[in-house]
Amino acid sequence: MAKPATRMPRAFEKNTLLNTPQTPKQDQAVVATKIPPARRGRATGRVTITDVAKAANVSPMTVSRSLKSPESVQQNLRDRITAVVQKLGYVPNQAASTLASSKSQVIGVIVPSLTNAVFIDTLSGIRDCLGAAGYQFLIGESGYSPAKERELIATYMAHAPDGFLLTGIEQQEASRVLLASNHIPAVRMYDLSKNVNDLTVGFSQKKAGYSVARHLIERGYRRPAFMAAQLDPRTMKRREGFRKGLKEAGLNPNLEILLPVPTTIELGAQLFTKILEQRPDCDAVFCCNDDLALGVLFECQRRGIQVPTQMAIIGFNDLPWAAQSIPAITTIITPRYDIGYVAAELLLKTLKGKPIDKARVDLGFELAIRGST
Amino acid sequence: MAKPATRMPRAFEKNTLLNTPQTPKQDQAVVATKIPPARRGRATGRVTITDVAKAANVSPMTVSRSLKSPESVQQNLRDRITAVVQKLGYVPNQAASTLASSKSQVIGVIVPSLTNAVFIDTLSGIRDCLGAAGYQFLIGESGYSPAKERELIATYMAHAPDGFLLTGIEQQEASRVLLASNHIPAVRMYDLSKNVNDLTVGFSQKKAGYSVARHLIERGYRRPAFMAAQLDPRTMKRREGFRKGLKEAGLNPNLEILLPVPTTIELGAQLFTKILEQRPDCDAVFCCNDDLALGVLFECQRRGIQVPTQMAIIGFNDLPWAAQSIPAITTIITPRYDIGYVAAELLLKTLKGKPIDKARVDLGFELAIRGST
DNA sequence: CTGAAAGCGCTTACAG
DNA sequence: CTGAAAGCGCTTACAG
Repeated sequence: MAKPATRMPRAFEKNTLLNTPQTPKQDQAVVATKIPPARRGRATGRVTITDVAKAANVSPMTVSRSLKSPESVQQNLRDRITAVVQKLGYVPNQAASTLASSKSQVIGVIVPSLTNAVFIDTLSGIRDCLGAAGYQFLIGESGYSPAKERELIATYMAHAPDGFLLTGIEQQEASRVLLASNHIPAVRMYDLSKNVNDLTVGFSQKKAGYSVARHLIERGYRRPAFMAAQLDPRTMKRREGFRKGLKEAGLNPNLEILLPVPTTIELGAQLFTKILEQRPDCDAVFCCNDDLALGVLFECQRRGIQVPTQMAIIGFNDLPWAAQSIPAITTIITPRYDIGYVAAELLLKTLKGKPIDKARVDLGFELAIRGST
Repeated sequence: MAKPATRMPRAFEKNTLLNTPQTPKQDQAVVATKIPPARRGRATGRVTITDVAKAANVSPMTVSRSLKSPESVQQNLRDRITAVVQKLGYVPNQAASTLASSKSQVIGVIVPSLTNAVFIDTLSGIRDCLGAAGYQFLIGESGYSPAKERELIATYMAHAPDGFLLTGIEQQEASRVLLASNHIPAVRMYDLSKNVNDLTVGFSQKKAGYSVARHLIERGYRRPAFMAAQLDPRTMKRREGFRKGLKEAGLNPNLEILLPVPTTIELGAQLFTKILEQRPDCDAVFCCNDDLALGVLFECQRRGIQVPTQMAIIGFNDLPWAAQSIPAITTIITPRYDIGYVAAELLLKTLKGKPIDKARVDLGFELAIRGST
């Protein structure tokens, strides 16, 4: 910590923000007309609800009501207030609102990774639902670590989020306590709780793994391998389902390669190489993510292995390249946008105190059969 | 708007947050020991700075100082306060802090798209720098629209962000005014302002395009095409540089296909097909993003076109598959993590009032020559 | 180095 | 339907 920041940092004054001609007239509506060169007292210089109230000749409370529940204010007053709000460019101060109401309009969202395109789609779903309702987001990356997840929850606490959206159902005890003792609701995504009253939105990871095994067996493959990096609980459940399917068919489920590092295309190629060294007669690979699968496909091309005749490849998630590669990659299509959207809906209902008809929402998955099997 | 939310929504009480045994003892440290079953007055029930002050037998101001500038508080008081903070599980109320200090510890970050992996890396850089300094982020997607960007800035205004990180240098007039009139500093990324006093961190998009042209020419290609979707200003500057390079070498720069839609692998294949229809003798394609380039590569495989002998492919950004595909794709490596990190550093300096030695930071780019040319 | 007072800009909880 | 008062939990700006 150096010197405390001054109100108008020197450097900022020196470096003009944007190189522009001054004060264009047509934009006045968006901007406070009252821009004081210096602040009065401790005020920020921003237009306040009191400024609006004075100009509209009503009390601040009426302005507040007019903004939050217009139907509770007389038409004529409302119109007058709306006009003044426009004219002065009033923007409510969220910090003051949060302090007074203890509602922050902020939702904490924690996903394992932002580099995994899967969760970006989920964020879009969340944003489309809760963003429309006026919420903002604190988005955190747990790096697949429950401890980091707990730290993020604790950090976000300072901002008093109204709710949380979390990934997976394996939170730390401390995370639960932190949320419960502050009465903050949370919806958990990408898996389904055994307790039907828990708020969870996802699909059965185990069934997804099982369906992959069934597909390979039906296609006649007999020596399939399982390849996983990023050994999060959901990946391990897929594996469980996959093994179950193989065992039921009397196949050996033990050709596996598991590595607790992020999945990448490059890693897919490397792990595939190891599998071939271990079991040259392997005839199929189930990859826990499509980037691994693409790496396997590239390695097959490099080695002249024919897909799918000599080697079958199945991925997971239907990332953009899976449907485009030559051959296209058979994969599990996961409802990742919907998971975000539906989880957000569930949280919104909870925040509004609306009844929840179904707390555990199974959105399913789909096996997309393509050229690689 | 339905009924106003009640403090403890019914649904939330019915659906227990997480299915757990109750009150584990080892987690007490993280949680307020004082969890009132009902709130007293308007209070939230959270531990406040006054609670800490009483328990430590000092004034609230001393607690505040002990937390924000420990060196200004006597060692023994500080220790006492730290212990109480721990014991009570005190978490400062950010809303109160923001209201009193008009510093929110929040930064607005606006990128064109989150589905483009490019900007995810930039966010990582921003987080690694400003996150360490205790800032949180409001992250917005402008969809490459300056109007949407302005709306986001306006929306974020309610949260009184301390600064903004924006993408590109083509903001709307209204955006500039909004920031300037509220004295909010902004650093702009991915391009360089002509004004050396503007805070910009990026590289010369035009030079990058030019260097691609030079490379193709040196390799002996004579009928190169330019393929772009997502026609943002930076893409158009690359095009400008590319055309300049071709013209200097006496080549025809007019084999172009431009489409104002998001780039995808699939689109790359489609646009390439159109290029071939238009000019079957085309011998190279410069794609404005690596996903287009991968689509072109797949289409070449489909058609039996040899890369690079019959067709050269150059992409942009060095996305994960570019180095892995068969053949690997020649591309421009852009410093996207660094752009975020350095822009964040610059903003941090500005916020702290530290002197800025260089307001315009050119981080350059690198041409990675691979098998596809 | 420490503290008492006032204030940030809203909304709650009452009154009318 | 509208408003005056009080308070949310911090930090600023003074004093000592």
